[in-house]
Amino acid sequence: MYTIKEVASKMNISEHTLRFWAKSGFFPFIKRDSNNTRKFSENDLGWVKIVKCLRSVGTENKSIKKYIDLCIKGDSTIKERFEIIKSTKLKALQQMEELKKQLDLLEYKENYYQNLIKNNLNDNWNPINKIHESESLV
Amino acid sequence: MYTIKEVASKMNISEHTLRFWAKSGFFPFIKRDSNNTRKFSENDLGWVKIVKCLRSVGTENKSIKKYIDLCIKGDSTIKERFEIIKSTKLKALQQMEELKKQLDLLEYKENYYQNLIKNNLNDNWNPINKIHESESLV
DNA sequence: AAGTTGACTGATAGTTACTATCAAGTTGTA
DNA sequence: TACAACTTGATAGTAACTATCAGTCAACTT
Repeated sequence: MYTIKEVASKMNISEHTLRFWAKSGFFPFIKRDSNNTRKFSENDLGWVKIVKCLRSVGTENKSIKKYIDLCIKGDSTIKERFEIIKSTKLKALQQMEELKKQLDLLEYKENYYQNLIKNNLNDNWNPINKIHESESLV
Repeated sequence: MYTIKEVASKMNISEHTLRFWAKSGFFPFIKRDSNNTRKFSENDLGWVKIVKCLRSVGTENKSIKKYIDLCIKGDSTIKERFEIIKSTKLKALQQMEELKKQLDLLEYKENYYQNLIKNNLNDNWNPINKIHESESLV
């Protein structure tokens, strides 16, 4: 059993966010001790993990709640949950592609600047006009 | 020269966001026509591209503005810009790793559900307790 | 010529998902 | 007994959009 602080550091999520998620109904099974303190079980960590996963690929909280509710509803919703996971995976793959593109651009930029530095460019030009050119990336 | 609408569809960014970014000072070189309408040049598209890139890897708008201002300031800031791009690239690589992990989890989940469906599981159990178990992922 | 359509404008309000601040309660140690 | 270190919920604030609105202007239609 873990306190919210332990879960926060274990999962690299802020305590604030965990409380916010808890209040949003994302962790319906968490028990409290006699002091009303949340005690996360190993299973609860699983829930935190899937919520973190959905969140990190951009699923909005409303949809996460829906997924959680489907889970609670039981096996009759398995197919629906399967579809959600499939489309989420697709979305994540698209994000991966997008991220790769952005990484390419950053790499291009990195080389571009490195080259400027290496060749010790002197910079006596009008910033407004010239940067405009030199920064062109299209 | 492109209207904001054309840029929006070309770059897959909403007109709203483009105006918001423009107001934030991200595109300092955009010209207006006689009707006060923004006309994006090819170069301006380059700026949109780098802003989109920085934004999509989580750079906050305040920092993007700083980068833009460094660009405007000229070559004396090249080293600083180089460092920004380098650390942004690093951040993007970390995001890539994180995304891969989340994809693994989604794949696990996908298989898990597929298996349940394939084996035509009957589901006469208490949802609260049993899902709790079956969903465990840790 | 008058009217309608469509694209643009800035201003302002609303939304999402945190994120920070606060006062208050409990427990362990000096 | 005091105080430090945790927890709690409530509330306010923030970032970055996102939507709505009223208004301008040009081009086309009737």
